[in-house]
Amino acid sequence: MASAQTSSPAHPGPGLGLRERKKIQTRQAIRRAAYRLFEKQGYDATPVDQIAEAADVSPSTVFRYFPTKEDIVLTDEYDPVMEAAVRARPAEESPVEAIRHGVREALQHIIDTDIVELRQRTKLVREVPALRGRSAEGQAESAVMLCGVLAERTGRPEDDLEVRVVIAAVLGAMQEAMMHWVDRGQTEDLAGLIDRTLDVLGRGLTL
Amino acid sequence: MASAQTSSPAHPGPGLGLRERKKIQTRQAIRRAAYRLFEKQGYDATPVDQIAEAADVSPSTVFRYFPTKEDIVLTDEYDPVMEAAVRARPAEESPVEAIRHGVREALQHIIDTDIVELRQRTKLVREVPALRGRSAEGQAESAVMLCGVLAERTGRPEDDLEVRVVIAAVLGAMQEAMMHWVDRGQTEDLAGLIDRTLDVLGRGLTL
DNA sequence: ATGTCAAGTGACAGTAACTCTCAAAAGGTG
DNA sequence: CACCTTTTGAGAGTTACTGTCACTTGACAT
Repeated sequence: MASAQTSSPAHPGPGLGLRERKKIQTRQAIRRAAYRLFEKQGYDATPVDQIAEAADVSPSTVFRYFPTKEDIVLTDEYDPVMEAAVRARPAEESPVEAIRHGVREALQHIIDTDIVELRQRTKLVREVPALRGRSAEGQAESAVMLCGVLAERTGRPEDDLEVRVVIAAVLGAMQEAMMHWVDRGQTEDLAGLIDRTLDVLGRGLTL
Repeated sequence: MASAQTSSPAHPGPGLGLRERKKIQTRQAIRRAAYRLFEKQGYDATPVDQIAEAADVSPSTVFRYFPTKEDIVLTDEYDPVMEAAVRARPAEESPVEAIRHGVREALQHIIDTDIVELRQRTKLVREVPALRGRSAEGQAESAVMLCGVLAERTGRPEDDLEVRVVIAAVLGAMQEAMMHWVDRGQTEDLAGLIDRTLDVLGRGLTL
């Protein structure tokens, strides 16, 4: 029971005020409680009220942090990471390769830092229809972002049909790799699977 | 006002009993009422109760015909058409080409018979997030079906990663073509757009 | 025709995911 | 310590659904 946060009110340790720290704590508490309950009794069988109780906050607060129950599972910050990684690729690289490498790097980063959550989340997405649908929505947002990047690199317009198809194919392939991964108990090498799927695209869908 | 359905109770005209005919009528009535209201005041702003009232049935009945509000828009019978079309392709044809042609034929058939509904539906799917998500779900079902067909043709297992990627890419490309189509006011040639997207895939995502 | 059975319908009650509003509590600041 | 802003919880309301049950209405045999 040693005091973690002591009296000194002058400067909050990590540059964040108490308020901000509490927000992060609450967010985590809700998430953790939710994941634990989902694990134990399933997503659909877990009402938000119960999550609130387990996280020791009011239901209103849960909805303040996560606009929908689905968001408790799906909210992430991967897009900026991916965008940065793709933009950081050398300009000489072909656009498709840039995306390929950028996306792979971003995923590798996630694997290295967040593998536990990635596993739980991917499993839930695979199993719960409502989450699958919502996840596709999120993917569409990533697609818009990547279309922007690819459009810049190629000088094509953002809403160019071909650009969109390239992005949709790449993201779809990655998604398939992830689903395959959970189907096999998340034992295989995810990055390797992703390479296999992207190879199929590079070969023009040859089998 | 010549009597359409007269007394003869022996054999119902089109092979369907009165019961079946009424069911179809009710289904159509609900759908039409819904589309009309969605058009006028938007999807989210239209409660199911109002649709029920407009279609002159009880809310319970609406849910009996369509398990969710989204299904009123999204329920279709395209999958069997697509499956049949793909299976009908000659065995010598490369699997990817078979899917390409089958899917295109199916779509052409839909365009020829149902273009009005296709337009309304696609527009709604584009605009309403809830429908986008649910539609992606439906696409996943089509994907499972097509994976089965492609697996048969290639002798690969149904859950083969490469097979899944091929299907995901093709369906994703078609989806992009459709979205592009509505974005441009549904004036361009849809089949032509689809060809362009599938060409991108065949070229290995070359731009 | 008519009685019987099965299918379809509507009224009603209940659950759960949100949404909105407002007052109390807690953090930040001079 | 007093003041102001942000965050929280309580409560009421909406809407998409689910389940039950009694009632109606086609179907079909007699």
